[in-house]
Amino acid sequence: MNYWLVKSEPFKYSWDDFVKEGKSVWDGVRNYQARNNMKAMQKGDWVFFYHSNEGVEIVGLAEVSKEFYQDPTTEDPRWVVVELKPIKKFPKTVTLKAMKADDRLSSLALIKQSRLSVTPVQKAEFDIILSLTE
DNA sequence: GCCAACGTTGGC
DNA sequence: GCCAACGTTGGC
Repeated sequence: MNYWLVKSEPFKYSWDDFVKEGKSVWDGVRNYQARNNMKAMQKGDWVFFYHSNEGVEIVGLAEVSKEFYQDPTTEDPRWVVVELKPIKKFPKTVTLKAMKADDRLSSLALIKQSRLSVTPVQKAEFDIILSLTE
C-alpha cells in the first residue's frame, strides 16, 4: 500500500468535477518523474487530491481504481494514465501553507519538488496530513 | 502579472 | 555530451 498526491488546477478539473463524474482517467501527464510515479501506483493506493493555483490545498482523498496503461490521448508509447475514483472530501482542507509550517512535513515531495504533478507521500506524512483534515 | 525552479530542445 | 536558450509550472 502506497500513498500519493496529484495536483489539478480547479478551473480545469476540480474535485467537484471529479465527484460528478465518479472517476477520472488521469491523462496528459508529460513528465517522466510523474509518469514513473503513476507506473508505481497500485490498485487500492490512496491519493490526495490537491488544487494548485487556486486554493493551493488538499481537498479530498481518492483511490487508484485502475493501474497504468497507455495514454489514449497520444500515440507516444512513453506516456501512461491511471484511473482514480473519489473516496471522500475532507471536512477541513489542508493548505500548502499549513504543510510548510509543519516541521514533520519538511521532506514532503510536494514541497521539495513543487512543479511535479504526481508525487509520493510517505506513510508517516500521510497520517499527519490526514490528522489535519478533521 | 511576476518570477524562481526546473524540464526540454537543439546547436555545436 | 555539454550547455545556452527557451518554455512551463505554480506559488505569491
